[in-house]
Amino acid sequence: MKNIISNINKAFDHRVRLGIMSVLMVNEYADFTSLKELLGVTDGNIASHIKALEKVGYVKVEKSFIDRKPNTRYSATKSGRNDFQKHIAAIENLLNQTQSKQ
Amino acid sequence: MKNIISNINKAFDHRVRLGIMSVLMVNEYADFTSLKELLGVTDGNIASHIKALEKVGYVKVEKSFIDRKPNTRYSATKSGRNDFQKHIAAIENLLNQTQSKQ
DNA sequence: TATTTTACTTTGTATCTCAAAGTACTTTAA
DNA sequence: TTAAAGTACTTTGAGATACAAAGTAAAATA
Repeated sequence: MKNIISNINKAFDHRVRLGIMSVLMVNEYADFTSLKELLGVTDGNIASHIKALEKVGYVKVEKSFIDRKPNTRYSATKSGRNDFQKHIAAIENLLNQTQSKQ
Repeated sequence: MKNIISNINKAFDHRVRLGIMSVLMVNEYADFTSLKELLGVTDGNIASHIKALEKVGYVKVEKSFIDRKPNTRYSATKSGRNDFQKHIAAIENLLNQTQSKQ
């Protein structure tokens, strides 16, 4: 390991994206509005964070119609789940190091 | 609590600043070069992150001369330590929620 | 005395974040 | 049946942030 933060994943390095992933680890699927409300951010804001996670292949978007109404649901991909676990471990390492030496 | 990420502190919401604080929790003091090397970032980059933490009162800068050479050392303030602990707790809450429900 | 190194600071661009406005419907009300 | 309001996003653009390169000044080294 080059340095103490090298295992921290840039893609998850924002509280909104951390929140999105946390929700998608717990729930198989989540829709736009649920994510927005759970995290307390605006439409445009959550959309851009979802898009960022989609771009790196961590979140999958499925669009369909329910009762002729458009429905979009989001889920975490396999690699999203994997890399998020690693990210958590990296943060915990960093913090454990911190706390144990106090 | 309004939403699941409301206790996550924006000031610490970047891996470099997370790293700086972790180092300063463990070590009473750290100098510019140590921080830079531990975190593997460029001069300008670490300088701006330190400045951001200084601006919100979480990091204190002390400049002095040792053997007529300028020496700058950084330390975490009381509120920096306090708020960092809270931030850690907030992240852990978010992640525990995640992990326990899987 | 010249050159290199150390320890930062300044600067400018590139990237990111965010909310407001826009779009494309569906639902409700008149 | 047409207008107004609501829902579920997407687009846009400005402001904030991150970053590396270049700059500076003093000290060490040759």
